[in-house]
Amino acid sequence: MNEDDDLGALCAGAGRALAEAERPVLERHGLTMWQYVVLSALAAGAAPSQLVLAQQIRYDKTRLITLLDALEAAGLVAREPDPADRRARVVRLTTEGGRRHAAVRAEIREVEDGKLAGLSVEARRVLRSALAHLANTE
Amino acid sequence: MNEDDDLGALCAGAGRALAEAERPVLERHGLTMWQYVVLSALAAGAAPSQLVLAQQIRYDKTRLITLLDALEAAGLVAREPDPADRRARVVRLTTEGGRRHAAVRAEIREVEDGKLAGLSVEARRVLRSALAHLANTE
DNA sequence: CGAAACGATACGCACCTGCTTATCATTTGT
DNA sequence: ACAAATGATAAGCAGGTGCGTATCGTTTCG
Repeated sequence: MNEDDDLGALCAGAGRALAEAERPVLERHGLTMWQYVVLSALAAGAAPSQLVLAQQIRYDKTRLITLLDALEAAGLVAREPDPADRRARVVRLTTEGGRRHAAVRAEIREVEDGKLAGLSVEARRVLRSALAHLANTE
Repeated sequence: MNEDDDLGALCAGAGRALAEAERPVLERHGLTMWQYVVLSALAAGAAPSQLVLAQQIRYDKTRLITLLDALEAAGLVAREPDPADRRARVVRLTTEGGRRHAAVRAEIREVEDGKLAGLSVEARRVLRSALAHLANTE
């Protein structure tokens, strides 16, 4: 992977390398990548509806249902009807879900830090900032 | 996409945003993302065999065949038996393939530069360097 | 009130993916 | 020289993805 490749190729390469390195962590905790994505999204705050959650994480709304079924069966998330709109189901982390997410996230951070070894603190800051900028430039 | 998300999520977000922005360019030139990836790989030098090419771009070797079929039919790449090992086929860009790749790459660079607007020259350099570092940390 | 919109859910489709198996020509190692 | 390994190719399979359709309960609005 060369430094003067297309930016898209570089992002894909870095993302793939990270995903590969993180897969063992997820497997050890019995989570798929998408399940972890859901937990991460909910850790930032409960989702007002499954539809909103699907849009947040860019996952197909009809497939999200079975994904949530599994997480609910595992006791990591809870679906509760929104009292203000009983069509919608509010999705939130259970206590156990919060614990599990925090544990996995901590290990993932360790893996990331390992991959970032060799980069200055300033370079890491710029990297995160630039990636967030790219991701938000719609 | 928040700056303190997981690095993997940030890479995925940035990559997705770039891919979305670049898709119109590829469509206008009648190329798929994978076809462009092949042209890019070959622009750096002919592939000694299809197997090596598949590994370089991390694409399934059995699917690469139909991908190359299309590119060959479009006159963008050429497959020639390796004189040193007649089992292998050397894959290289045709003149037209080189032209097409250069044209598409130029447009993609423009799109990327647009997305990078707001980032200093130094930040862009650090970004590329850090992504390449991540992608190569196996 | 009654029609239209909306959220959750189920189901099926078309496509893409990595993987496996099998065949054939060619090369390599003993 | 002959068996094993290798590269290209074809074909098929299981899993994943986005998308469209249909149903059902609930909400909104004229």
